[in-house]
Amino acid sequence: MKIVSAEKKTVKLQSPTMSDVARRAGVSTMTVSRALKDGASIAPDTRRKIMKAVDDLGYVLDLSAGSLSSKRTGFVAALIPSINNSNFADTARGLTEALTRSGLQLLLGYTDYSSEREEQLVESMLRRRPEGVIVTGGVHTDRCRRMLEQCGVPVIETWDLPKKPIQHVVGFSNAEASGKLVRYLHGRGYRNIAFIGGTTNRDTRGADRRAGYERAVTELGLPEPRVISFGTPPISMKQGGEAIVRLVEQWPAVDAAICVSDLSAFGAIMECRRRKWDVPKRIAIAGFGDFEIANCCYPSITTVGVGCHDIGRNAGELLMHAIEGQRKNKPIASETIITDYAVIQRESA
Amino acid sequence: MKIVSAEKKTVKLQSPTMSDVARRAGVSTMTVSRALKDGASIAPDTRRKIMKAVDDLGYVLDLSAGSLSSKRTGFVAALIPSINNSNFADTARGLTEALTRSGLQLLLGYTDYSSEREEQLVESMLRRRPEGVIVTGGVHTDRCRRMLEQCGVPVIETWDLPKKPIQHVVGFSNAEASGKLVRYLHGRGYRNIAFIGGTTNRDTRGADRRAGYERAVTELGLPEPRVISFGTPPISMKQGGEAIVRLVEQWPAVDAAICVSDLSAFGAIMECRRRKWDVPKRIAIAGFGDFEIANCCYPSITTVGVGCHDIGRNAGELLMHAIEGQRKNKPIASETIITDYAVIQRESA
DNA sequence: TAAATTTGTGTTAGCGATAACATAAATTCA
DNA sequence: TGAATTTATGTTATCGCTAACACAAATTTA
Repeated sequence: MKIVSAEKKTVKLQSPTMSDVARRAGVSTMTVSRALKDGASIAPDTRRKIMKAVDDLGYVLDLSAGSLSSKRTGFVAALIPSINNSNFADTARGLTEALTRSGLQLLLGYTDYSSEREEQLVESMLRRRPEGVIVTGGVHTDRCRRMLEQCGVPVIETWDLPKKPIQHVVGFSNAEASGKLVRYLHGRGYRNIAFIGGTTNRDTRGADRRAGYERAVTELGLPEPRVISFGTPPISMKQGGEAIVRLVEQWPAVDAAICVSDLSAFGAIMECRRRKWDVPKRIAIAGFGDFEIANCCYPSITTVGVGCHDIGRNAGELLMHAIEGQRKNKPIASETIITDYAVIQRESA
Repeated sequence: MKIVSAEKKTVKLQSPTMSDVARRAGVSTMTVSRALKDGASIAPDTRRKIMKAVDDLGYVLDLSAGSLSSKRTGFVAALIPSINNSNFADTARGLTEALTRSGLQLLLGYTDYSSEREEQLVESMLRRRPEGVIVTGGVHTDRCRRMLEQCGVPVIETWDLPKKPIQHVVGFSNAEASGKLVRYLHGRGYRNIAFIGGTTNRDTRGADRRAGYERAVTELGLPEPRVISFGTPPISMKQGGEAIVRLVEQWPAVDAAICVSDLSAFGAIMECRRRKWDVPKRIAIAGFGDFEIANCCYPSITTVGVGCHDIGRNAGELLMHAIEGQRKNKPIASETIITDYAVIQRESA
């Protein structure tokens, strides 16, 4: 690492305010304010003068001042477990698309799959007065839940179907989706199905998937559930590889494994190929989430597609609708949107 | 997709303000303000009373009002090309870690590799008055550059070494790193080296890598550069697979390929395995970035590790330092931190 | 023990914008 | 052509908080 320093530069001390612009353009601040947002009636000439002054001074509108007065901050807070996860990234993208259309900005935070960090983030987000909040999952600390209930703006829980929703929900049952995958594998003739996931319930959606797996295995009368738990979520690719080895050593009869996500499934598959264990002949491997990698990997990964982007888009649209209701002072009823998922058959199972 | 609506709930109309808390606790708002931030002198008893009132009312501090008065918004804007990219996600994580320590929040935006979107984002970020700005790369629209120069807060460009930096820089030369990879392959005996990248210069770092590749190939006196351009950046895994096929068909003599990132390298490798082309015997494949996948894939991917996390951490620390200087009204000199990179030898090349 | 300092709290005056109302000029209508 | 309406702008009063100053009471110092 090398560090190079340059000579000092002079630095502007104070950025110009709307008054500066107003003075320079020879109008009142109110006229400047109007000129800077569209839809207000301004004489073309005046607007031109103002724009010139704005340009000359390098003025940039100060939203924090504006929103104090207008009571509109123009942003929405969204919390996702991890940014480095294409499933949640897709959801965030869907959200952004929906919200941008109505001029709202998305303020993204990531919780690292930790409820405590979620609580902290919710608080620091609420301090900036978002016009809506979107969280991932339906499990929160008590204080976090209370804050969300009392915050006075629309709240959406996603990626899950909480038993007792805070308000709106856009998601699906991870347990059922996982059960569907078990039944799919059963239909393909696999009888000795294992599950690879995290050691804690920190990733509650992961835990739900495991629960769904266990229930389905029991319902189908298959051999008792075989669960390999590995590290704290999110389980990495590498851990998927280590887990599959342990699984095969511990229960050689296992003929199929469901991984808590495509990332661990990928790691598992790569490790199998390294060891010349044929996938799916020696052992079938399925993932969850339909990440980009699932379709590109060889063998491609059988998985559950959950419409991440749609979750985001639906949540975004619902939220916009709710925010509008809020603004007109007639809040909409709590809605639960159950999104579709489907097992995607590929080469690995 | 299924939609379920619940009965309406009553909604709070107006959230409590600091005055409400003050009244309830029998103190002035100033005392409440002090109680809610640490470091101020408050009688333990008073603080307890206030905290009780805060709790009773469900009060949450309003930062946008506070920062208007204190001139400190407590956040920093960071722009990255894509959130769904573990390289940039790592940088963001490094940033977050460094900034959190000094109580700053990170406001993340993603540009989708578009300068126009970067310009928009910079403007909407600056409207919220961040205390610092971090952008990816050194190429911006004119207006964007002007805004960054005039914004009056520290600015850091990352992931690149711009010829004419705006202010601070934390990065490395993508061209040189790419050249190093060419020389590594040359050292391993490969003589017919190709490059797989995007069709446009939209991803300027990708374009720099190609330029570095071309220069190195020429300098080494190797056969003329073979470049397969494929789609608009970011090149997906799938496109990497399609590109390698075109490459081998077009120039069968090629014995090694450098991909603009590990993601396309991965796609290429998977496609090779699908077609039973041995990697690296039939063709060696190298990536760029040292993504998680590079180490987990089979064969594992030879790549250039660029210390994404360090870029973030260094940028975060430099920014904090610069912000402190700014606050004390003695701005620090412009710094350029050149971060290390290294070719990581693995199985694929 | 008087002076100097620290601690805890209150008062006042903005921060930079916009909502709401007011008003003069320009336009449309009857 | 006078009344009704629209358009373009200005004035005033906040929005919710904190900086800066003030000051009495408690504590430390000399």
